[in-house]
Amino acid sequence: MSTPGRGLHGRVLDTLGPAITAGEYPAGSVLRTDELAQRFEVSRSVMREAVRVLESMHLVESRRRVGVTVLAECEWNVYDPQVIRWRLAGSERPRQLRSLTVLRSAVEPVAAGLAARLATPEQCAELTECALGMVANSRGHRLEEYLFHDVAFHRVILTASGNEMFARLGGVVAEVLAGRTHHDVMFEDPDPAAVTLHVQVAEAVRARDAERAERLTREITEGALQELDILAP
Amino acid sequence: MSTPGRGLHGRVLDTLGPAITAGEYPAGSVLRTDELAQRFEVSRSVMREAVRVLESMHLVESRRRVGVTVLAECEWNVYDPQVIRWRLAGSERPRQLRSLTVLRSAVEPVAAGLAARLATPEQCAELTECALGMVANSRGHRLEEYLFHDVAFHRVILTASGNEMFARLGGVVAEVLAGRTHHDVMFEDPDPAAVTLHVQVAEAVRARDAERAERLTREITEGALQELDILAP
DNA sequence: GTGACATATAAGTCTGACTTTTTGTTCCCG
DNA sequence: CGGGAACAAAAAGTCAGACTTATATGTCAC
Repeated sequence: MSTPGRGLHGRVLDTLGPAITAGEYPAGSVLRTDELAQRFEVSRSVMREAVRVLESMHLVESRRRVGVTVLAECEWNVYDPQVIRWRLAGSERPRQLRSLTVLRSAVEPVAAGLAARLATPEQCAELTECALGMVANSRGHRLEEYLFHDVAFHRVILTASGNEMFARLGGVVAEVLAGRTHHDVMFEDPDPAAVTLHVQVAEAVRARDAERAERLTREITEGALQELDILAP
Repeated sequence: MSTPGRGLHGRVLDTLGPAITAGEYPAGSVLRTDELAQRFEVSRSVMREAVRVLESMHLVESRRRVGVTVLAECEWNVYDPQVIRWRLAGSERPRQLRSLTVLRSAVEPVAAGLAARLATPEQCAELTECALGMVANSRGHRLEEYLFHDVAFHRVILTASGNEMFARLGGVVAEVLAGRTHHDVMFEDPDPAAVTLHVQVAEAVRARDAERAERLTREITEGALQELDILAP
């Protein structure tokens, strides 16, 4: 997905990033740039660029006379989309999915409330369109089409909130929803109750009813929490 | 703060990062690596490392035969602590502060609710200690001491939530609170009502009353929103 | 044991040559 | 006159080698 192979250093990252985020090198492990360069058969300059990127993600720290030290998980930039993707692809997937779903449960209701106040007429229209698309594909194992509209729906909500930080979570939510459809148990058609809630959120936003939009969205995200067996009120 | 001068490429970033995030180069502007290297009086290798880091933050995109293109604001990794710091230091400060405060208003109440369920006895103790520290320094222009305990309080809440993504926002909240104390209008002693709320949150967490902890924290964050004239319910 | 000093090590830096990709131009032919 | 293929130039990408610098660690005298 996104950007496969944007240069040699990117290839290195595609291997090293997932390895580190998967915990293959325990915190405190020390790597040497030269050794890594040999292992990946690239020049030191390329390897250094890769290390610099990992460093900017706070996955590693490079110190003179010591080497490249792998940092503890609590230091990582867990909001970096690249890091999120690496973790979603590895063995940490379930935990990452839980973290993200909890984050969603905090952010999306507030975003929906703001969207109800700030959404443009175009965004309102887009929203109802998405909701209708979800309804139309909610039966007959049209999972891909359903997912497409579901992702679009949440993206519009987050964008319409007018908050750049919320908007930036659109990609994350997309990956969570896609993950649920593709990897996890989702053989059956989506829950009709969830579909209805989306339609109602679209209505509430169009009606500028912030409180209602927030409450309904909270119901949606609480459903997502329950799917993952995360304790709810 | 944090890491001043971790190598030559870091110095370059200290100048180039703020410049880009401040909007000095409009989206679509094209820079050339060699020219930049000359301008900053560093070698191309160092400049390339800096560009790679900016690229990993999605601030720029490097393409052959074209150069280093500055990306649109909506592409930026606005959750990267470095990017946040750069923006808080520049002319985008007010907007960044608003975004972050809205994010806080979404995250912290949910985090407090989770903390009420999951906090360890040690964390509960720490929390009450912080709240008491806030009370003790809430009068007599002891702003720095008050800030210290305030930051610690919110950090404990976010950490005790058990969610790594929430925990990671501790630093961000710290910068927001520090910014409010140092830059903005905060000559008077803190609002007594806010102090009381913190004490009550600590009590609620200790009493494992998730709903109450969430509600009280929501009151705190709504106060923060009002301070910035962000429309509230 | 403590402090100063020496040493080895690995990252950091610079330079210059070469490769590769991409874009824009030119030129030929339909 | 238009479209497509060949060409040329530009900028990033890659590599190899030499050199610098910081620093952890070990050594020795006191």
